[in-house]
Amino acid sequence: MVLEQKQTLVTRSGASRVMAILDALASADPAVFPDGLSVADVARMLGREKSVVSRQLKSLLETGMVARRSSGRYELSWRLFALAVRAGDQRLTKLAAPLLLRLTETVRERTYLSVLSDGEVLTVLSEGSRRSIEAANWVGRTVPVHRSSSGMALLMDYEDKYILEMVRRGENGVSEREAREFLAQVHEARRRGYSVANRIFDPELLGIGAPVRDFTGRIHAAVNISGPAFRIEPHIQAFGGHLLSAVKALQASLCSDTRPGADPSDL
Amino acid sequence: MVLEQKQTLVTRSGASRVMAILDALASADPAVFPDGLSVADVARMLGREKSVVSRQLKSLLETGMVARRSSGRYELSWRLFALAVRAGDQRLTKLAAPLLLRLTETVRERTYLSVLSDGEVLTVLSEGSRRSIEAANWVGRTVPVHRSSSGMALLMDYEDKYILEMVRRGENGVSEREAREFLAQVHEARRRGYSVANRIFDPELLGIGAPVRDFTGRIHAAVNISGPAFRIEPHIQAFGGHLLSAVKALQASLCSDTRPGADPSDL
DNA sequence: AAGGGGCGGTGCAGAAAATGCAACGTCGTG
DNA sequence: CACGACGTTGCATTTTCTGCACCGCCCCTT
Repeated sequence: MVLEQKQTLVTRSGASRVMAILDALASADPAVFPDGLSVADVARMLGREKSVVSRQLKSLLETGMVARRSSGRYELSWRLFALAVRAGDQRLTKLAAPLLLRLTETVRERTYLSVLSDGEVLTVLSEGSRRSIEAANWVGRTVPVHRSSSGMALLMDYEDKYILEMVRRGENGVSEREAREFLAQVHEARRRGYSVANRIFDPELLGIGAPVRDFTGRIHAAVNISGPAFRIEPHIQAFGGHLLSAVKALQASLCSDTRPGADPSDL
Repeated sequence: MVLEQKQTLVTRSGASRVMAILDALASADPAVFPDGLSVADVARMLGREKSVVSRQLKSLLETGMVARRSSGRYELSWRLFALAVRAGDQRLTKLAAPLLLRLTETVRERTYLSVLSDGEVLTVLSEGSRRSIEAANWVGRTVPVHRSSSGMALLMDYEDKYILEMVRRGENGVSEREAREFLAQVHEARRRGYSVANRIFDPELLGIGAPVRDFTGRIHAAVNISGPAFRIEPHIQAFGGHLLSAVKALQASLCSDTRPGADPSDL
C-alpha cells in the first residue's frame, strides 16, 4: 500500500530513517508476514540498499527497538510496547484533565475519571460543575463496582459470569436481584455505548459512564458524569452523546491511530 | 560478532540515540515533570549537549514520535503508540487476555503474561484478583530474570550454562549461591512443568510460572500467578495445575487461530 | 532598567557516521 | 551442482552529526 516513492523525503534525518524502518515493520500485514520481515523485505518496501537496511536493523536490534525471531526475521520488539505502556499511564490523567473540564462545562455536572482498582472503582480525577448542588468529589475514594455508572463502563468487556461474580464478591450485601439488575444495565450500556446508573448509588444520584480504552484496546478507565437525578434525568441521551464524544476525543489523543487498516502514511 | 565493546556511555549508533531520548521521555516521573521534559531536562538526563538534544528532538518531532506541548516541553506522541500497538506479539496478547482472566478467576490471585526482553522479564499483561491484598500490576515493567517465577519458566529450555550466564549478566549483585539456587529451581520447574519462586522476588511474595510454547515448541512467553506467600503456599500444587491447563489452552488457541491479522477494531 | 542565569536554537569546521558498490559465505531449490 | 536469493562485510566517498561558540528570549533579582 505504502510502498511508493519513499526515497524522496525519507533520507533527510537520522530519526526519520529509523522511523521509516519501524514504520515498515509496523505496517506489515501480519497475515502476509506472520513471522516478521526479512532484511530484503524491508529493503524492497523502502526502496533502499539491502546493505543499508541490514546495518540499520542491526543497529536497531542493539538498541532493543526491534527483535529478531528465531527465523532471523525482524519485528518490533516488546521494548517498544513497554515504552508505550509506561508512558500511557502518565498520559491518561494528563490528557483527561482538560477533557473533563470541557465536558463539565458542557453538561454542568461533576465529571470523573476512574479506574478499576482492587475490584472497586477508584476515582482518580474529577472536575466540579461549580453549581451549589452537585455530586461530591470522590477523588482518591473507591466505590463498589455495582453501584456506579463507571463500574458498569469498566466491566463492559467482561463476560457476564465474571461480572456477576465480581459484583457478588464486591460487597456482602448485594442481593441476587441487584446483581442481575446490574448485569442488565451493563448489557444496555454495551448497546448504547454508555452506562446509566439511575438512583443506584444513591436515591438522588444519576450517573452516566463510558469506558476509555488504551492503545491496546483494553478498557483502562472510565469517564462519568454524575449529579442530582432530577436534573440529569431529562438529558440522559444528550449527556450520553457528550460523554461519548469526550471519550472518543480522549482516546484519539491517547493514540490517534489504532486502526489496523489505517494507512500510516499521513505524514 | 560485535568486535568493539561499548567503551563510552555515549551511544554509538543513531538508533540508540533515538531510543535513549524516547526512554528518557517515557521514564520521566510524571509527578516531577507534569508537563513533559524540556530540551535541557533531556540533555541533563542523557549527559549530552543541549544542542544535540534540541536537534534530535526536532527531528523526532517531524517524525511524530514526540509532541510538543504548549509550554514548549516534549512528550511522547501518538506515533509511538501507533507503533506500540503493532509491537510484540499481538496474537499472543490478544489470546492470552481472556485466559488470564479465567485463571485469575480460578485462583483469585493476580496473573501475568510476560516475555523475555533484553535479558529481562517484561510483563506484558496482567489481570488483578480484585482482592485488597495482592501483587502489584507490573505491566510495562521489567524484572530481573533470576527473581521471578516467570524468569524460571522463560529460561526452562536453555542450557544450564546459558542460564547461569544470563542470571549473572542480569544484575551485578547476584551471588554465586543465588545463581545456583535459581538453576536448581529451574531444574525442578522442568520436572514439575511449572516454576515456583517462593519468597524470592520479595520475602512475602510467591509466584508460580509456566512457559508458553508456540507450535514449534519454542518458549515464547510465560504465564504466572503471584501473590502473598502465606495465601498461596498451601495451594502450590493446585495452582500449578490450574496454571498448566491455562497455558495449555493458550497454546491451543495460538495454534488454532489462523487469523493473525485479526483486527482489534474494538476501539 | 540593567544585570544575571537559564532556556531553546543556529552556524560552522572538524569528526564520525551512513552510503552504495562489490564481493563473500550460506542456505534451499530445481 | 549450479543457480538465485539472502544476510553480511570492506572500503572509498559522501553525508551527517558533533561540540563549541554565540544569539535572542524570557524570567527573576537587584
